[in-house]
Amino acid sequence: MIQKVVSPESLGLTLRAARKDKGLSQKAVGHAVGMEQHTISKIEKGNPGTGLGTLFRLLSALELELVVQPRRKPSGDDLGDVW
Amino acid sequence: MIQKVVSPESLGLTLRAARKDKGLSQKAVGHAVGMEQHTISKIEKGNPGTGLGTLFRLLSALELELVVQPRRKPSGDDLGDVW
DNA sequence: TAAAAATATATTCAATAGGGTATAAAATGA
DNA sequence: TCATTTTATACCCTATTGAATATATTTTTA
Repeated sequence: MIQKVVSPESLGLTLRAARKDKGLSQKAVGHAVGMEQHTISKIEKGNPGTGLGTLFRLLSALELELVVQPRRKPSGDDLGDVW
Repeated sequence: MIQKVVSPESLGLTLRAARKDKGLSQKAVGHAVGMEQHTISKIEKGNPGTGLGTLFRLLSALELELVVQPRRKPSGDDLGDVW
């Protein structure tokens, strides 16, 4: 499961999918890294104010990593959300 | 140029490298997306409080995208910084 | 090495995060 | 359908953002 993200919204959706993949609740992942359930909720809903520190804590809980790479030209099978 | 990032610090370093690659100043990238020079500086220095909205604006200015993927086991040539 | 450009740091301010806590609303299941 | 679990909201609070602006420091280059 690899997902390109270009906005807080698409990032939120990706994180939610990853969490569900692992069968975890927001409460579970949050508490695993000392965060409140409502914080996870806001992130997944695309809150643009979410801080990087908070993001990386969540990525850690979900055993995910981030890759920064040059933006490719959108190809046919991309799902939009590109700005 | 593809970079794994696992913390605000490593993200900052990656963004700085990408900016230099393009021969742009902090002022230039910042103003390209309506951000102050000092904000770019803080991001590159690894400020954990930087918001996602701010991050994505910068990524846009640098024509970069983010990929979320499962964390691989660290291999020999990784530079640490893994938590 | 002097000037210019780039980057880091500082201050004030309005806005908002995230913790703590509570509850409403929605989804899941027995 | 009722109870349980999960997710979304809300409030208060303290801390910190990022804009605006200014200046110090560092780096580049003529």
